[in-house]
Amino acid sequence: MMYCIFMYICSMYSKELLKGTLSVIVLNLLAENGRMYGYEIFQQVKERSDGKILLKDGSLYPALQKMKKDGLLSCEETYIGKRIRKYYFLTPKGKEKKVFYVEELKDFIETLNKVIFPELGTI
Amino acid sequence: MMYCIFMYICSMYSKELLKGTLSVIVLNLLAENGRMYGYEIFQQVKERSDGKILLKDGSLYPALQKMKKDGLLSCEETYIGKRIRKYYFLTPKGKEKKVFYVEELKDFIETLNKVIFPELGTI
DNA sequence: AAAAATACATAGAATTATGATGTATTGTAT
DNA sequence: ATACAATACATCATAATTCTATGTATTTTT
Repeated sequence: MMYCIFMYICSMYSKELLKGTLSVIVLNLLAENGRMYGYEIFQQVKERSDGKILLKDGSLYPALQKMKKDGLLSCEETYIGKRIRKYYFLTPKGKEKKVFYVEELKDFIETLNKVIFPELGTI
Repeated sequence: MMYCIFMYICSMYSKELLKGTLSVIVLNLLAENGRMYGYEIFQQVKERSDGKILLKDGSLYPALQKMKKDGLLSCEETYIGKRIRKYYFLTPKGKEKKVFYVEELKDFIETLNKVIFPELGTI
């Protein structure tokens, strides 16, 4: 009885830092790529972050389901051989929210920089 | 029976974005200023963020207490007239943690930029 | 005299990622 | 061929942290 262990290697960051950013990350990736399935999202985030952000499946799948429930995502199931694959893509509402969340995050990061590194001036 | 209402005006950001950053903000400010009391921290964060981050007292005071409990902060009580004021300052352990947390946050923000705005290249 | 600002506090609720657990298929190296 | 790693989904209790809603009380400003 073998179950996947590699996904449990922690991302190098304190768990709380990711809070509030997971959905932005996902919405943004979907906006770029059109349609993606869960595992693909995991891989792309890993790749782009140089292995520093490793989404946990216990976080990612529930997050996808919640965003679907909230009307931000739609989903199409396909089979690759016998293996199921659920492709997610943004709804119109999801596209709106994506823009809003990304702007918000951008602004927040700028503000955070001002608060923590004020000596750097506005970047 | 008048109780302070202005502190409850929300920071403009989704509540979750601040998670994980509150303690970094506080530790960093204390490292810069030596000793500060809660309300002073609230004001300085408000000022530096142009009013965009308004720490809630229900968040700040428990956070200060927790950091004290964790050995990151020490505290000295003084009276200004009849009004109590609790000055907090970093312990040696707190100074270490401050460096670590700030580095971690810096790196996380960089990584987040790579994941969400990869077209910008490394900043 | 009233209102706003200063200064602290606590407790229950809400949010959300995590850890632990589970099933099952497919590709690869020995 | 057979173990192992990787692919692909899922659920649920727990932990961690901030928020909301309260509360007390003093000082300054209008």
